[in-house]
Amino acid sequence: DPHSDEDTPTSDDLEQFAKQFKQRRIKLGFTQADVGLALGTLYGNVFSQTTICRFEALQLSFKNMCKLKPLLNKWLEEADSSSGSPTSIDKIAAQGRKRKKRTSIEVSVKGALESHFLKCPKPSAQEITSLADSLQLEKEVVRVWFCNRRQKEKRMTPPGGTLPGAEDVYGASRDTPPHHGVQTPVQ
DNA sequence: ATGCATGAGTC
DNA sequence: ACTCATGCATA
Repeated sequence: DPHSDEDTPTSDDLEQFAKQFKQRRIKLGFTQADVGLALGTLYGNVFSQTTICRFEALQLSFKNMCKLKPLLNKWLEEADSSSGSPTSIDKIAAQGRKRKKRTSIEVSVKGALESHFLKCPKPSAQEITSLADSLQLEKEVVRVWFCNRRQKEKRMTPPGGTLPGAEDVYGASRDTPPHHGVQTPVQ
């Protein structure tokens, strides 16, 4: 990379920013969807409610977080100091492709998939076929499930806690409860 | 908030 | 066929 002035934030930076961002966003009275749309009308990149949500929850890859941070930071500055800027609404033409109906996998089947994943995160095409057969699922569904499961493992906040062999060298807990001194005793 | 899905880019 | 960024649809 020829650029030496690239500002790569640390995981902590991202965590802090995400938290502040969410806080400000809510105080300013915007929804995640609002932000996603605003990013489009302001900078040309529209994002869905899903993406904003995942950003705030650190459920994206490190790289992805780094890419989105500047954008959201800009929006935050705008929204924070905007002295009455009119909100222009833009629309992008919808597409006509048919999307496959989301298949719902039963919990027991998910358990089976999960245990297989722990043994072998990257099953071969043939293994996928036989697994799909035994679970009575479409091969494609199983294949996609493994892809998504692998991707999940690469997020900043993976499901099982500490992830093996990623940029997690900080050894800290990712579950950081907001200690505000206000603790409601549950009696 | 999250599960399954798509599509572009890679290997 | 996989990874990666992303989102529709749904829990």
